[in-house]
Amino acid sequence: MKTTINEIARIARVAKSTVSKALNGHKGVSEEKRQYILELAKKLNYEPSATAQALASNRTGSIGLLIPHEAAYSLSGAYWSAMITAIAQTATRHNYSLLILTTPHEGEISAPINTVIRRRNVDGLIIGAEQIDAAATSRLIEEEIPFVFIGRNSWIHHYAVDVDNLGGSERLVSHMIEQGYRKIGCLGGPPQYLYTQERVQGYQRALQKAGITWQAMYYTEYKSEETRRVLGEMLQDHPDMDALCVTAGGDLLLDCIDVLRLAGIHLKRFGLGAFDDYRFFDYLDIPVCTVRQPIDRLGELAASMLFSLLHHRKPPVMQQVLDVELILR
Amino acid sequence: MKTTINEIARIARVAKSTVSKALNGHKGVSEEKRQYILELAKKLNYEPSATAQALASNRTGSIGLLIPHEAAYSLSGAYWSAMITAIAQTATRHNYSLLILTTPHEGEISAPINTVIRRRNVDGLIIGAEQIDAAATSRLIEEEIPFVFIGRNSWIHHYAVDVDNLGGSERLVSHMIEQGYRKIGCLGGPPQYLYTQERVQGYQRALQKAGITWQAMYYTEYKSEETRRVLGEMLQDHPDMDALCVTAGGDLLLDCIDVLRLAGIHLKRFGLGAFDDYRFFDYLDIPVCTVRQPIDRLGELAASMLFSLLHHRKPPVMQQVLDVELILR
DNA sequence: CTGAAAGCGCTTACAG
DNA sequence: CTGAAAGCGCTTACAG
Repeated sequence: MKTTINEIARIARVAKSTVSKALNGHKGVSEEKRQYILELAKKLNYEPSATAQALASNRTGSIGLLIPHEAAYSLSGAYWSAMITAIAQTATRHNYSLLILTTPHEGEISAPINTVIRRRNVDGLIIGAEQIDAAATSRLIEEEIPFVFIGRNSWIHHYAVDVDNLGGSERLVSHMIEQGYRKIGCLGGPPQYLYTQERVQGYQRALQKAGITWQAMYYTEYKSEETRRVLGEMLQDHPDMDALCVTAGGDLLLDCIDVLRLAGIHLKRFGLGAFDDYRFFDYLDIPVCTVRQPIDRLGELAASMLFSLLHHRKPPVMQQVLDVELILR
Repeated sequence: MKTTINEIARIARVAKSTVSKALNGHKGVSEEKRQYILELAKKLNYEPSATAQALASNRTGSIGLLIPHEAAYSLSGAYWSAMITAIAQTATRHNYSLLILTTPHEGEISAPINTVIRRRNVDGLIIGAEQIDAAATSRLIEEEIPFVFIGRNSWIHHYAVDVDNLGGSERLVSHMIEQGYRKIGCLGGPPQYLYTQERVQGYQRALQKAGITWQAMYYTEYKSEETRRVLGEMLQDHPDMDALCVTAGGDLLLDCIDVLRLAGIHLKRFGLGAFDDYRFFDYLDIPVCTVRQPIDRLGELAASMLFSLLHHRKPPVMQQVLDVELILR
């Protein structure tokens, strides 16, 4: 039924080890035999068994992507979907498969990591830098399972792809200043995330360069209730605020719009800037200026970097930082 | 380093076949030995090698999900992301992994199907009913690779999970009629898709029940340009249309809004209904009434159904149809 | 260059 | 119930 290496060896009257070498481009086979074997393999429509190769060579031929719980939500879903597609396509080009790993509950990173370590069902991992903790990171390193971060960490310098958070944020806020806003507040995501810190820095740098001293900095962990409470306080403390820069997009921004509307703020005259771009911002009656990340490129690069590691080639750089695009509205 | 079945056999002073039987709950082992072996396995932190099991038992322990090219786009991305999460979590619960398969180019279904057939890297597949053609379907059946559809087909009766498209659409349009609209047009997706046909039927049935004879039915293949052209014609042919029902959501609806706005239509008084719900509709200055699909349940059920097939159990029903929810705005 | 052999870690008849 | 053996389809030293 299915063509195996044995079948080819039998027909070609050579040892299966010879077939294996020929097929894998290893040396130790005469060019003549190699050609013959390759043709035969093609004629017989031979495809190696992924499973057998995996067992014999101790590599699975697949990589894993750990996706966070929130990927199931509408807006961050768009991000993850693009990421998954980009990574899957890159993997296919490299003859690898992409395995999706999820956490059973929010933030429970250890379950999927343990499974991967014990079952050895992937050769390497791609992980969001914010998703993982130091303990899980150490275990992966100990077990010698290669991995690449999407985004960076403040507590470990590791292979990663990231975007220019600081620059993007600075350009965003500078643009808002150009538009005439002078009292721009900033609502940051979780302060322990490196990207939050960088985006906040960008905000501050833009203000500084423009010589603006007015500043208002608040943080939220992305929980809807907390966001509403914090932004409410922010508006009370700074009733003169005329614009808001949010260090993330999606649902966080929608929550903010709710609060601003409830507070009776005239949003057409209020400046709004955010990270991550969504087409539907074009349809709001509020102009939202955003920073767009090149999600496809991020995924592609993360995968390529991981494949370099899997082939024991050092990636050209340890941390690749991509430019972002300012979307004016 | 890694505990194997041989290790356990050695320590327990039994044959590895006995260990295998004990671990897998097969009969032919005394209860005493089974208990001892199970404890030993736990103590040694034993986890079977996914690869070795796969090779020996001729099953891979993973299922594949074929995602379409458009999953990379923002709005349908939200749908696929939720779907992936639901399926991945169900797979994990069943001790399976989820592999993501993508098409290299739009609509090229055969490449991933061929790979799966030849490499045997999944035990079964979940596929969107619209993604696949008759040829690919036959090949999967010939090769005895079990698969389950998300949505249904008009050309093959197969295991599938779906939503009540007709009922949802009928309720949507009935609600629009209750709101006072009398000249409701319908813009359908690709007419060859079963769900388009069903949703169009629902539209027609609602009109009929209300005794409304005014009707306008147009179709688009979801390409942005085509949608704009078709809706433009629709408005020209029926300048008295006071509402529009769109048989899909996401980008298609946004394209429609563009056209309606350009045509100078006062959208607060124009009725708009669509399939698939997105939180951001709450933020439009246009009330969009939608039909929400239970994406999580769909994914979960599709996976469960596939696992039934993999274990040679007949799923309770061949085609499971879920209710939808009307979101009023 | 070439091939016989061992081995990857399991499962599964089969004989005792 | 128990275990020795063959086998899944490859890869990889090793000897010739």
